[in-house]
Amino acid sequence: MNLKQLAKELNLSVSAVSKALRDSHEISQKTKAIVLAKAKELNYQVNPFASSLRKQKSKTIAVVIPEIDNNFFALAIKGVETIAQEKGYHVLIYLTHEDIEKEKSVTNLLQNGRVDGVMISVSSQTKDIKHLQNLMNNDIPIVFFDRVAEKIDAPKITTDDYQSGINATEHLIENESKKIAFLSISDELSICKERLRGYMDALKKNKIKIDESLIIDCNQDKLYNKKILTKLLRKKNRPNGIFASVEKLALAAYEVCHELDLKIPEDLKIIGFSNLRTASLLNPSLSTITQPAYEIGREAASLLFAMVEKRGYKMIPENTVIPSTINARKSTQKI
Amino acid sequence: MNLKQLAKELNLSVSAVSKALRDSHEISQKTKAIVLAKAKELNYQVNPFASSLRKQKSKTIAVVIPEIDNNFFALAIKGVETIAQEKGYHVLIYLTHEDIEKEKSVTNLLQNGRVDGVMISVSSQTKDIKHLQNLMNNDIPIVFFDRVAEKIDAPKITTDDYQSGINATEHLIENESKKIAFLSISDELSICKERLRGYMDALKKNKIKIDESLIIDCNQDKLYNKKILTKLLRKKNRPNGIFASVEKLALAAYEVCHELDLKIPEDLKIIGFSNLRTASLLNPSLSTITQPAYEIGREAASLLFAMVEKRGYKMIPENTVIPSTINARKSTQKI
DNA sequence: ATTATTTACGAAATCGTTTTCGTAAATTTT
DNA sequence: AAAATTTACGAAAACGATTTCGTAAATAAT
Repeated sequence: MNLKQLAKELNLSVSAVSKALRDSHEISQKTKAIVLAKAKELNYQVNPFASSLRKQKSKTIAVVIPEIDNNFFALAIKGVETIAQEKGYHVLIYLTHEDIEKEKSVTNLLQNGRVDGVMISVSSQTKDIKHLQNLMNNDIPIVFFDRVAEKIDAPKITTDDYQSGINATEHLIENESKKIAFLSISDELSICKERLRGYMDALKKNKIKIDESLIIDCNQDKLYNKKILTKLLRKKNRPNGIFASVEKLALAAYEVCHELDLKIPEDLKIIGFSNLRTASLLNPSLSTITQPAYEIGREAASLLFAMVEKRGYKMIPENTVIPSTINARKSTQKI
Repeated sequence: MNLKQLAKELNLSVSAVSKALRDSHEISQKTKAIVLAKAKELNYQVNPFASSLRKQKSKTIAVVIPEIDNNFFALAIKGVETIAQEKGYHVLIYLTHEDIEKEKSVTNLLQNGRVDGVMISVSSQTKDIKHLQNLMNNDIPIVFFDRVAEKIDAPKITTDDYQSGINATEHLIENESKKIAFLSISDELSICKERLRGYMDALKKNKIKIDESLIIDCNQDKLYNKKILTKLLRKKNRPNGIFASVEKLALAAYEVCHELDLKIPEDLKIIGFSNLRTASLLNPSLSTITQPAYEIGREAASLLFAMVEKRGYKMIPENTVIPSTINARKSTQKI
């Protein structure tokens, strides 16, 4: 069922029907009513490709993320999808698996107008940003969320990574853990750099000397991370606190502690960024910095739609910061 | 940059260029090489809407799921996305939030050819299936995964819910828990019904009388579930085992036990379907039936692509079953 | 050398909408 | 009542690719 057939049924021209369906003022109320009724009766639906081709709008956005089996991104997508459904947009998902090459090939794919805009949280390998700049140059609006490319002049939705870094670190200090290791997942990642900066400034403020050997470079390889953490925690002068910059590192630390029979929080206190629903059920319950993932997704999507619909009017790229909350639990309790 | 401009640059006709790019035998090798080179130089990309409009193919599939902040679905999507990327397909995500009305409106949207096929895991409210039948009638291939609509004649990818139900129940029995409550999330849901059937058959086989009052109807409301579980576990003749048909109910049971100071596994043993990465870190570690979520996603996607690309050849809708694994941990340990 | 076939390309129709422009008829203005 | 305007619609040109069909030229077959 297409416009032509519908028009024939109605003894009207294709253009009249099209206008009637789009509620144009050129068509009389009476005719509109007839057209609408017939369209409903015959279950007419506009062909999205014909429409997009003509209008040069796809009513679709892309969400590009490094991984999805991670409650933060899952919740962010939920936020995005909610707004998209409200606004009548469709959401394409692309996973980069933390791989810069995949990220490049995905962003390249998106140059052809398939989407009206892109939301992205960059991979941990993303240093070179030409592919992102290309998208912008192609006039495709971008919004960054969580993991941003600082150098690109586009809106960014994040949490207060720096302040949260301070808070987490000071929380450990207040609970009498002063030899604190910082577990980093990448030294390119905006979030990691900010959280680390917060960690360092909190130490400085509390007159604790920064020990470079306590800043641990982890990566995407779970086994490697556990190995390096095992090594760290077997030292006799091991830290008595751990600040994990991302969830998976907090969990790796837990696993290693279980394996080495280290007691949390007696031997070691742990706090980490995390959106785990099970944080309070862990053994022991895990103190977390919880990001407002859902809200970040919603906010980023709202902003992107605003940009898409006001294309031309260059928007001032603003950075939105939604604070995280700290949830103190057993894993950081004072003895 | 479009075909017309590219053709002009090359002093060739639009049709010749189009054919060259699609590697048609009608075009000489020499010309193809020239065209390809120029296309690359000018970064030509086909317009997806024009192409889809003409070819009546979108190279896009939809994944419709009830929720995403649940490791099972997150992993399934990861599987889908991996296959999609390999095959050059795009993935649209739609969340129904367990709401049949949203499910209907989404499937209705998908009738217009926007996607070549649909993967769906139905909502827990889905009883009426007309909207799904409509999609089929519209010649849009469907694959069900995990939560299927039994009555619809389309391929289904599931795990061995019935056998897993037996296994979980017998695992509890073997560990000397014989008064077992079954926590159901919906009595419409295929997975729930199968798991319950396994539970009942396992009880029968072990000569344990089925007590209807131990089959607990939970729902999507977390507070309601906790209330009903609290009531159950406060009874003096409370069960000494719980089989949670879905992850969130296992977690609700944990929370209630913590609140009521019931010791797991001493007072109560718990096993549940779950894809939690943190199952082994819980207090106590949770025995789980773990579904092969990633594989289910991959399998469902592969099947869907096969159907999409062989449209016309009606495929015999086959049911694929990928077994779950049981992971015995502390929460079901014999005392 | 003539005919038949293949090769390599171009013209034009097509996919289904949207939108611009043109124009009778109806209405309003003077 | 004539002129000006508004209303309500239709014809046709986009949007950008794909595909069918037609045809010169080149090659092969007889």
